[in-house]
Amino acid sequence: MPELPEVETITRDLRGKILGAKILKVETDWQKLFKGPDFLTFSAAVEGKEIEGVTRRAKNILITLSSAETILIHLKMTGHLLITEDNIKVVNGKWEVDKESPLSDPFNQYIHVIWHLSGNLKMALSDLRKFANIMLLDEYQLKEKMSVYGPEPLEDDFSADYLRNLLKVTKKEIKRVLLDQSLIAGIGNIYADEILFESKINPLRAANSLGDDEVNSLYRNIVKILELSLSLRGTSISDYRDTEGQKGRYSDVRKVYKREGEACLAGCGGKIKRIKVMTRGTYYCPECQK
DNA sequence: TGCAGTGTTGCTTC
DNA sequence: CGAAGCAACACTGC
Repeated sequence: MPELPEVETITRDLRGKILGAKILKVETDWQKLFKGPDFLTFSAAVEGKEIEGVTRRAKNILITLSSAETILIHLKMTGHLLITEDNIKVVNGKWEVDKESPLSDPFNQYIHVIWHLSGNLKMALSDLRKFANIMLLDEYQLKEKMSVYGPEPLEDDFSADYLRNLLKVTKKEIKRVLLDQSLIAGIGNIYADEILFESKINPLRAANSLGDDEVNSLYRNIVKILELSLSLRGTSISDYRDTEGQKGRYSDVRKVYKREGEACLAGCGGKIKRIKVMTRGTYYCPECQK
């Protein structure tokens, strides 16, 4: 799924494209994506409302409406949000992205929800695995739902001090800590591995075993890797695409993720190994990550 | 054919 | 009781 850099890229793009637009109509062929309220209630509540804000918290996209309610979209593993004027057609009862359109990548062809917006715009949710979640929350519910997340790693409340204090009180494997959204929001499986490689820390190390230098290095690399990926519009090793259906370029510069058996790019002579941490495929160099 | 998969949740087990 | 394990969600690609 999209992690922080991908979700942030999408959020920024959406802000430039749909802010101020009015939602005219919502259609779906998979009502189960709507996790509360149900689709009929959702569409009745949002139709006619104007989009007043688009923000991100953790891996959630938050679209605030003139009714003061907020549409929450979590893309999970394979969700895409596409913005288009007229490149989506119904073919044999299914939505299809026009073959001539820049959106026409095969991974964009799993459209299950369309928001028809003013200005002849459409926002489409394409999701191969149909794991995405769409919700509509009032201010209180939104606050509740967002209260479970730790600090945003690219905001001021995430500091080296915060990280040091966090790590010293747990002996959990460091990769588990990085993936725990209640401790730090937005890091997922790819960036956890990339951050640990850049910090030369073994993913299995107990969090409270890291020295000050290692914690400082980890802190710097969390910020550095996420910002680098953001500048390259995210990672498209698998299906990720932005709101115009285009790939991110961090995939080209990644060092370890999905590089099992390849030579370590730190030049230590080691070979990238794949293990499991928390059931997630984990890539690291046993030679230089200690 | 079989398994892994950029995520999260909720149930079960220890 | 908290932590960890694991299926579930649904489907494609290797």
